[in-house]
Amino acid sequence: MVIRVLIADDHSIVREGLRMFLGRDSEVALVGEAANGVEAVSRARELRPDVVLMDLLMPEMDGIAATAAIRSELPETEVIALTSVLESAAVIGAVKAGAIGYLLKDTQAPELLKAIKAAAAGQVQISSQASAYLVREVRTSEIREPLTERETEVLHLLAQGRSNKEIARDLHVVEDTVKVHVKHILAKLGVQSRTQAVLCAMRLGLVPTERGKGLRNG
Amino acid sequence: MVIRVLIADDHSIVREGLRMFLGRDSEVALVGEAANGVEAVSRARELRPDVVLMDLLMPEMDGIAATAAIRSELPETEVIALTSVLESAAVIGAVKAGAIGYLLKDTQAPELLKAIKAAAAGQVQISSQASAYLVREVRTSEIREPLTERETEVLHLLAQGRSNKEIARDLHVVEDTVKVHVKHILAKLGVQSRTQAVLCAMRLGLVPTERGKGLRNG
DNA sequence: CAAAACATTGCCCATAGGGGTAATATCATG
DNA sequence: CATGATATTACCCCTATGGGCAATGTTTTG
Repeated sequence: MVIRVLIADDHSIVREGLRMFLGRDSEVALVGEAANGVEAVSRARELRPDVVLMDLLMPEMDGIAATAAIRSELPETEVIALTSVLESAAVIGAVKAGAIGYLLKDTQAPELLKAIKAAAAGQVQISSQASAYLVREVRTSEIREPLTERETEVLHLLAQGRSNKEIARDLHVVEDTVKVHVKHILAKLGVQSRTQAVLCAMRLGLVPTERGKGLRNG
Repeated sequence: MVIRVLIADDHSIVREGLRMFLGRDSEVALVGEAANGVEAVSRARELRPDVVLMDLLMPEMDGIAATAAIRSELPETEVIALTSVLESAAVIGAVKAGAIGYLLKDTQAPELLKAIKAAAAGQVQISSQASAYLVREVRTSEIREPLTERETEVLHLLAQGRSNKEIARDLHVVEDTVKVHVKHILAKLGVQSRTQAVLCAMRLGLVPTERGKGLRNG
């Protein structure tokens, strides 16, 4: 039985490369392509592929959201995250969204085909580098106390370079309150300053990296 | 006369895709491939291609450095930056390094081939989105005073969440000196706090984003 | 050589930031 | 209902941070 594969990647060059890679193996058949997350979900719905090769960075809807949507709707369809960045937040996010595999785009054809076959059989096939992040995540998830809703809100504002006073104004509370939240955030993240908190948060993917959004007056 | 093209990209999938794209046109011939910057430079030296399609994010030596090296050594060889990220710092860096083109990886085959032919003829072919960054750069380059070497050094440490005291220790100077540097950095970047400076610097690409390197005790 | 830019140090001062402690109201959950 | 988590406010205290001003030696540049 051939394994039916759907490709979701916004780069036509990558899709072309994958097409060639997949063409080398008779057990695998490319049944469709998508150029963004929304398209990936609707294509998956129509085609019901066995495996989706999902890029994570895509317009409209990112690959993690698309993965979550597909996995919840089509539990038979397995998703392999195929991305160029090896990033903690991306790995954790993809796995939490239901991806069974996480491969980098520098993967060679044989290894990719092996991963597709493994995924079709429901077997986890994850790059060793990516699994290192999983180990770290699991190891630190107990240590790292989760932030409360309010603290998360404050952290987002911290990550925009706001001062305590400004945050207080934004949240319609007194500055002292903000200072308490910041204090708790620092403690939970295990850092000593708001700058470190922001860096840590970005590293852990706790805040959107928001390139281009800008500061108050950058 | 066929245009001799060298591909430099660390992703085999991308190389495969480009190989297909280039194969569609008889005026273009793929003469070599490289998987990192160092390899790109040495291959360019041997093969003396007309055009190099250069990925920017590569191990060993990044595409910008490779572009600069190739352009200084082989002025006949034109470089087209071909990357998946549309980022101000990347565009500016590539252009400053001597790239004649900047294309995104979601470029379609016809457009890519057109760009290669233009580059071989010494004509600038840059994506309109990328040129927007150039416009902004030129417009703001007069406003934004460049950081001195020392200030850049301090900024790097700021971006690691270091305090003034720690930076002073690292640089073997007195804390007061660091404070002056920080002061100047804030003024030049037009921000009010070190946290904003870090965010601004990351946004402008003034500091390596260094995901995964970690803080003192993240 | 002279001028400009730069790195460095020093000092004063006001504010922002962060640690500790504690009390109160609310809300969810056992 | 009672307990615990959360949000909020309010202190105190100390350090970190950042702005302004000035001076000196060094390097770069015109």
